[in-house]
Amino acid sequence: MAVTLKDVAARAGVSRSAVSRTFTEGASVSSKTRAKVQRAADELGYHPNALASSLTTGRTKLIGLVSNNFHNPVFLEVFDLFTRGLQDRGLRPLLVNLSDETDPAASVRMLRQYSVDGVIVASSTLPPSFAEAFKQAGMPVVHSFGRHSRAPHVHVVGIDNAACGRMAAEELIRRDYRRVAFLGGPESATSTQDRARGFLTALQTQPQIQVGFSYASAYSFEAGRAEMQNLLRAGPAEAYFCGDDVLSVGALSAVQEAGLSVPGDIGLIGLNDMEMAGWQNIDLTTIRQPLAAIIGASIDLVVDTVDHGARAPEARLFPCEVVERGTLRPPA
Amino acid sequence: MAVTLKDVAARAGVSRSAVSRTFTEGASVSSKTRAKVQRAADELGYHPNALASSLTTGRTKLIGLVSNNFHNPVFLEVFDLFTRGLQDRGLRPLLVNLSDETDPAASVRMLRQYSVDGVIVASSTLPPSFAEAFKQAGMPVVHSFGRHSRAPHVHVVGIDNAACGRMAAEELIRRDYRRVAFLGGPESATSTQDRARGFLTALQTQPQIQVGFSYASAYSFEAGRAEMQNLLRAGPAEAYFCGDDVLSVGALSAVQEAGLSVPGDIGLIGLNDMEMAGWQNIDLTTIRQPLAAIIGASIDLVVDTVDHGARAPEARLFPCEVVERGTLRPPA
DNA sequence: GATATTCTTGCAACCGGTTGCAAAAAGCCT
DNA sequence: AGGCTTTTTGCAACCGGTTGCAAGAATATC
Repeated sequence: MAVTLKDVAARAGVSRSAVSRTFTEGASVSSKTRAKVQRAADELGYHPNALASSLTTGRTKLIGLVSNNFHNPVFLEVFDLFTRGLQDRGLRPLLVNLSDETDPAASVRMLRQYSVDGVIVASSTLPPSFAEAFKQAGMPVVHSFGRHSRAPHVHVVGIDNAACGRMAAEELIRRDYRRVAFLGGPESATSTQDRARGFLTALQTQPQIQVGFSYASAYSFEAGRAEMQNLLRAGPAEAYFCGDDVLSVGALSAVQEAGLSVPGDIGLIGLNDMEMAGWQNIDLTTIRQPLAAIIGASIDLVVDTVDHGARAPEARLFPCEVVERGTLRPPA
Repeated sequence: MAVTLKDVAARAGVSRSAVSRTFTEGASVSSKTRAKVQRAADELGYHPNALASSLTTGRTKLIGLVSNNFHNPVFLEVFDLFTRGLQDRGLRPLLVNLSDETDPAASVRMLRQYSVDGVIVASSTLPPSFAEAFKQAGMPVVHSFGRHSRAPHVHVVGIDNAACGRMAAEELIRRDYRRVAFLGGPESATSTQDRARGFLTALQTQPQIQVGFSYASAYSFEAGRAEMQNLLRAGPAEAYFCGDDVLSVGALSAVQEAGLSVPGDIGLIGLNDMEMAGWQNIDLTTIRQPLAAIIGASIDLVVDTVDHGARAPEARLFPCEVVERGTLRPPA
């Protein structure tokens, strides 16, 4: 069926090693035999079998890309950037959807069976134990969008969620809001916890501002909308820092539906800057995560770990910036 | 490093074949040795290497998932469904991002190197030549969301785009719109061509209705918005069938920004029913593609082709349905 | 209990490559 | 031309499994 090394060797009249060597970077072959082999290979349409060579080289160039965020639009951009970034380095993403998985064991087993060179866990909601499970199994691993901690157990790349919370708080302070609140994602998500913490502590220094917080049941439009409806019933704050852009849009929808205006009656600031936050009929003021930088660094880190072995786990955090659009009133 | 067959064999005191057989469905092993092997394997934490076995079995259980639609939110749902569907059958998606690729050769080569068992091309905008290139290279292939034709060269699963165009036309006729138009995606996309054709021919029977059409430069928010802005300047129709939901939302945004109301001044009907079409602040009337069915059938078809060899290319089309929301006026 | 039949098992070859090693070839120098 | 060094080459073993085959063990049959 497929044409193999042996076929090419026979046709070129050389040994199998010679063929192997012409397709191996930096191997010792004379230009004469290389040419002979090339010709034979071209005539037969030969391409080396990456999986077979992985057996002896120990490298598959396969990277497990693990996520459970298949409903947050920002993750489409994330997958786009990851796949391109990996492809650009000659690596292949093996996609693993962990949406309804609570136990990492199955995916660890699966990625081991396929001897991936490394694993990237791309999720802000998976607990750290998932990434750690891969590391435990001896695979180079990076947790992208994961929780930053002083002594991480695995490489983490992402943003400083607490700093983002502070940033949001400052933005609201600057605009002289007097009653503000945090509308978070699920309370169990570490990203939500950190954002809340940053937000609340930054506001502790402002006794004139009244601060509240509550949590939506998920990082989703529906959850944001439902939570905002509750808040509207109970008497809302003047401005909200929403834990995420989709959540913000849900909240926005609830506010508008209640006949209130944004930012006239209620201000909103989100986090992520997903593509549609910039759509003019959404026009969400938000905090931008530098996706490309995060993803680039994640790939760098996993590649480096693959090439040079494990080293002390490292947290690489990237600064965020406020993208001012139309859901917060201007500073006085 | 990793524990291999040999290690387990040694520990269990049996031959390598015995170990291999205990992990092969339907192989001949006595329950006694199976138990011995299981124990040894558990103690050592052994799991068979899928890639090594693929060498002799000729099956990698890897499926190439090829797409270039990384900016259309509906594709996040598509990837979710594909990855889960494949995982449920013990298959692994190897994701290939063809966003800036114009030549299939590179991806063909790459997927051959990884000896994928089959390929799913998931795209409404890639030309048929891509899917055909994979077939040419001898791989089982299915083009999902591809163009339906009477004599397809590869398996195609999707919707009948012309029928959708007719469906949209009927919906507008039923609501007694007198000046309607098609606002398509890029004219080169076959899906757009077919939708336009169905729409226009269905309206040919209605001489009292004035029909127009135009094309946005891409299936994107910005393109839809820009095109609608042009149309508004030139004097818009009463209702538009937009070639796609993102396009619709772009158009919606332009209409609202011009101070006009939807559906009061201008009606819109989209196609796809992406998740956010249902968001209350978008509330788009649209035609739903049965994603889960399409994706399920695509996987079935590629698996069947892998298992039973190629057969005559087949087109499987699924019926769409109108999802009535708030961007078309009610029938009289 | 002897023979025929079916199950298990290990051997050895193979899947498609890579690589250490030693022999052969080529290149360099005097 | 001869001797020495450097390159190039093929052999053979190996990566981690699978599988056809024949021998051995277990079970069935009479």
